[in-house]
Amino acid sequence: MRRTKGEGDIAPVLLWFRRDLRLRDNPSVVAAFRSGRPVIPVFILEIAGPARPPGAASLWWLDKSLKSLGADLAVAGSRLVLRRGDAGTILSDLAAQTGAERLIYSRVYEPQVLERDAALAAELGVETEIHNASLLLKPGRVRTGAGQPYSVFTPFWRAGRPQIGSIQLAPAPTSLTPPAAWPVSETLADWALHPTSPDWSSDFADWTPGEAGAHARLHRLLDETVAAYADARDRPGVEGTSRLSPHLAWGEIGPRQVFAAVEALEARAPKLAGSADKFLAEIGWREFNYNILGQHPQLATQNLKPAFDAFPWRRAPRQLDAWRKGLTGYPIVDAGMRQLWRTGWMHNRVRMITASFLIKHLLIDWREGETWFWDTLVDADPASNPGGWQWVAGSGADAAPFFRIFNPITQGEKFDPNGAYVRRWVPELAQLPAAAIHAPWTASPIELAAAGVRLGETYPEPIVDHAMARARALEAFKGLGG
DNA sequence: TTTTGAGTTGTTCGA
DNA sequence: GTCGAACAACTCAAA
Repeated sequence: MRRTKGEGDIAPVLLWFRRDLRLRDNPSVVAAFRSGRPVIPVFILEIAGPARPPGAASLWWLDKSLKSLGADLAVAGSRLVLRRGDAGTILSDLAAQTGAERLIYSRVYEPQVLERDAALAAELGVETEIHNASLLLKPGRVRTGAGQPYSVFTPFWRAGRPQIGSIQLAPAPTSLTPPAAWPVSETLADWALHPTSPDWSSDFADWTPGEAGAHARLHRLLDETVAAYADARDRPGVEGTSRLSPHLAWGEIGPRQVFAAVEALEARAPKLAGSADKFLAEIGWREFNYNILGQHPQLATQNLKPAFDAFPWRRAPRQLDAWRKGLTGYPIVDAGMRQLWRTGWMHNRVRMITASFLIKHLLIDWREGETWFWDTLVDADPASNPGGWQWVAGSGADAAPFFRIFNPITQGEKFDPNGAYVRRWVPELAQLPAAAIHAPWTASPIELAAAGVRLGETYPEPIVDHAMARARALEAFKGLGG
C-alpha cells in the first residue's frame, strides 16, 4: 500500500546493507545519518541474485551478524528491515511504499554484482548514492608505470600502500531517525539460516559474529597477537593469527579500521613495525585479490593461466571424499580438514598444506577444493578464496612455482612441532609421541599399541605415498608454463 | 626498446 | 646436522 505524503513529511532514505554489516566507519551509514532524513535500513537476502550464493557456513555467520546489526540499530532508535528475493523488485517496492527518494548503499566488489547494481540504479527511479566500505584501494586504481593493473603482489603493495594515505575514521551515529511507519519485515527465524537436523555448528562457539565481536578481535590483535605475528602466524597450534577474516568478509569491520589501528600501533611502538607489516601485507593480499577479481570476473571457475585448461586432472571421488572428511592418513591434512568442518575456519598455513595436498598429491582439480572451502568457511570470500586456490595450483596470479609441493610430514614437524594441533583435531592420534605424530606409520608397534592406534582401523593408512605423489605431480606439472 | 632483477609461504640432494 | 644449489622457465615491473 502506498503511503500518501502529507504536508511536512520528509521523504526517508533507504539504507541498503550488504557486505558492510556495521555502523562504525561505514560511509553509507554516515551518509544516511547526515541526510537529516528518516532512515530505513534494509538487508535483502537474494536467492538467485548476481552474487555467488553464500555457502552454508557463511549463512550461519550471516544469521548472527544480522541479529547483531539489528540490535545495534535498535540502540540507535532504528531497525533492520529484512526482505528476501530480487533486490531490484524489493527496493522498488520499498521506495514506492515509503516514499523514499534516495537509496544509499556500499558496493559489493564482485564484477557480476557491480554490473547488476549499475543497471538497478538506472532503473529504480530514485537517486542512488554509492560508497566504498570494503576496500582500501578500489580495483584498478593502483597501476604500473605503464598504466597497467598489477598482477604481482609485491610491486602492487609497494605501490598501493602509500596511496592509502591518512585515514579519518567515522564514528557510529548515536541515533538514526525512524520513518513515520516501518515497512513490513521478515524475521531471521523465517530465513532459517541456522542449520537444523543436524545442527553442525556446535563447535562454532568461539566465534562472535557482529561488529562488537570484530572489534574484540581487533583489540586482541593489537594487544597480543601482532607483536609475535611474524612467527606465530605460521603455528596452527597457537593462537597466532588475527581471526578477523569472517568479520572482514561481512564488513562487520572494514579494512580501513584495521589498517589505521595497526599503523597507529606501529607509530607508537616502532619495534613492532616489522611484525605488523607482515600482518598488513595480509590485508594487502585481500586488496590484491579483489584487484585480480576485477580483471578476471570468472576467477572462481577459470584458470588465470590458460595453459592449465589442458591439465589432466584426476577424477577420484573416494580420495576427494577422504580429503573432505579428514581421512587422508596424513595427520596435518586431516587436522586441518576437520578443523574446517567443525569450526568453519582453518589456519592459513594449513589451508596451504591441505590445498597443496588435494592439487598436487591427489591431482584433483583445484575447483573441487575451492568449492568445498566456499561452502564450509565462515570467511569465504569471493576474491580471496579462488585467488588462494589458484595461487596454490599455480594457475593464478603471482602463483607458486610448480615444483613447490608441500611435504605434509615435514610441514607438520616444522610448524606443529609438538603435535598440539594434530592432537586437538585428530584425537585418535593424541597419545602418540611427538616424533611420530605427523607420520604414524613410522611409529613402532609398541608405540602404536600404547597410543591405542591401529592403522587402517582407528586411523587410515596414507591414501597416497608421498614420494610417489610428488614425483607424479612434478611430471604432470612439468612444462605447463609457469 | 632493451635489460635486469625479482618473484608470500618449499623440498630434496649432496657436499 | 647444516648449507647451498637445483628444481624451469616465465613474466612482470622498473630502470
